[in-house]
Amino acid sequence: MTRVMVTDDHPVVRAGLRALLEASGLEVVAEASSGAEAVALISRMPVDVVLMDLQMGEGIDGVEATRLVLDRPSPPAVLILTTYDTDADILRAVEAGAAGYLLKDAPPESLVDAVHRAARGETVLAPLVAQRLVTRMRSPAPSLSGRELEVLSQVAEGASNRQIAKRLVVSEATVKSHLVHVFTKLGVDSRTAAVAAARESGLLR
Amino acid sequence: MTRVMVTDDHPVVRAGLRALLEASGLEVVAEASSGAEAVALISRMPVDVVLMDLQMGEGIDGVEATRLVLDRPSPPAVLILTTYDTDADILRAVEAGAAGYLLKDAPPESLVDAVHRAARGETVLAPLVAQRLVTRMRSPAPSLSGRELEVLSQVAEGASNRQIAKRLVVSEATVKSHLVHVFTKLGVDSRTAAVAAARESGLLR
DNA sequence: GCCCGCCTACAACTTTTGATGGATGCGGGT
DNA sequence: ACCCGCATCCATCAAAAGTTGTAGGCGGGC
Repeated sequence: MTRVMVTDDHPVVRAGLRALLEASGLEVVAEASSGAEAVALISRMPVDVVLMDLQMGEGIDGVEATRLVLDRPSPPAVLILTTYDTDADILRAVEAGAAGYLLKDAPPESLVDAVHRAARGETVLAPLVAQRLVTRMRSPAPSLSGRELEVLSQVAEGASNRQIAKRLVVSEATVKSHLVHVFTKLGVDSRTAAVAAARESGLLR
Repeated sequence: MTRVMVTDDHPVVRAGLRALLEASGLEVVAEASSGAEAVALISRMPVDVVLMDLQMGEGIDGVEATRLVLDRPSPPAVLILTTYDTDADILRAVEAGAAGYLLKDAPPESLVDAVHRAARGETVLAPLVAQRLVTRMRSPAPSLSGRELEVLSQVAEGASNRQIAKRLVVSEATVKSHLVHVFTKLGVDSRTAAVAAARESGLLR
């Protein structure tokens, strides 16, 4: 019997997953409402497959939780189950070792099927997700440095260079430098175009 | 007995709602996976409360479906159940006559409670939502003219004033004029801040 | 008819942003 | 130890963007 744990901060989703999975003969042995709770539970009870939501409010995010779960001895398979296919975290999740990536609008059968496959050690990706993965491999998402991303997100919130400089405690010239690098990496030549491009490629939400 | 219909394009969510509601003695007599389906079903079966998701992929959106459902003779109460409290559609939904607005991360009890209240004809808003409603009433969403919005959305896509002027076949000076008006209405003083503010208040997708 | 909001347009001026080129320091690899 | 790449930082100058004020034509509402 495959033992499943569901991790999601929405009670409704947890109940839905439990209902769908148990209707197909799978055994939901635990529910966690946060990444932290998932990690804590996993060390105290044997589980074969973990269904993990990516966007969870407080604390550890889904990717980090995935990493922690897979860090223990004889880890379960972790299936990411999320709402968005545009998410930039797809890559991070797969890199973290997730056994699969499903969308919440998936039909119940494919959900159940995915759990079974994961339990057998297979990798399972939603078609849409797989597609995005390969397109992103072809035109790799330019990786911004920590500082660059920090600056860019402030820009996205409408801050001026002067404001950003003040907040980050650097000179305005420095902020401009970071921006120039961002522009080059994204292939644009203005701050507004930069946030548009970053949004497009999921670097910015 | 209160008869409930759940409308959501995610099977998982539908199953979750059904499970939670039925565990509390409510009767889920129908499920719809789209706004159109909800409208079609409602005319053929008596229902007391409709739980309606706002963001549904194809076709009619939640607000429109709400309007249509409430248009029939002796309509059910419509409870909006959605993921985001930032949603600009909150206002539209309430205007459309929704009996309440809940967030998907609500605890099961408050969900069940809300359905009962709605069935009794009461209005029920999640605290967070109520808060946003009043703040938005206090500072009403500034309405942009057609041209202003047109310019602003090009800005949001990263276009320069020159490019916008070319595309809209007007002079650059005109574009600047429109932008000045947008800035005043939104209470900001830069294009990036304008798109941030417009996003915040839902003027821009 | 008259007022008002919208779209259009221009000029002149200030501020912000972007371009260019160069400097420092840290960490990885050989 | 040395070099290289990269993130970080800075200054100067040119180019957009934003400010202010003004104005004609056009449509709808009173």
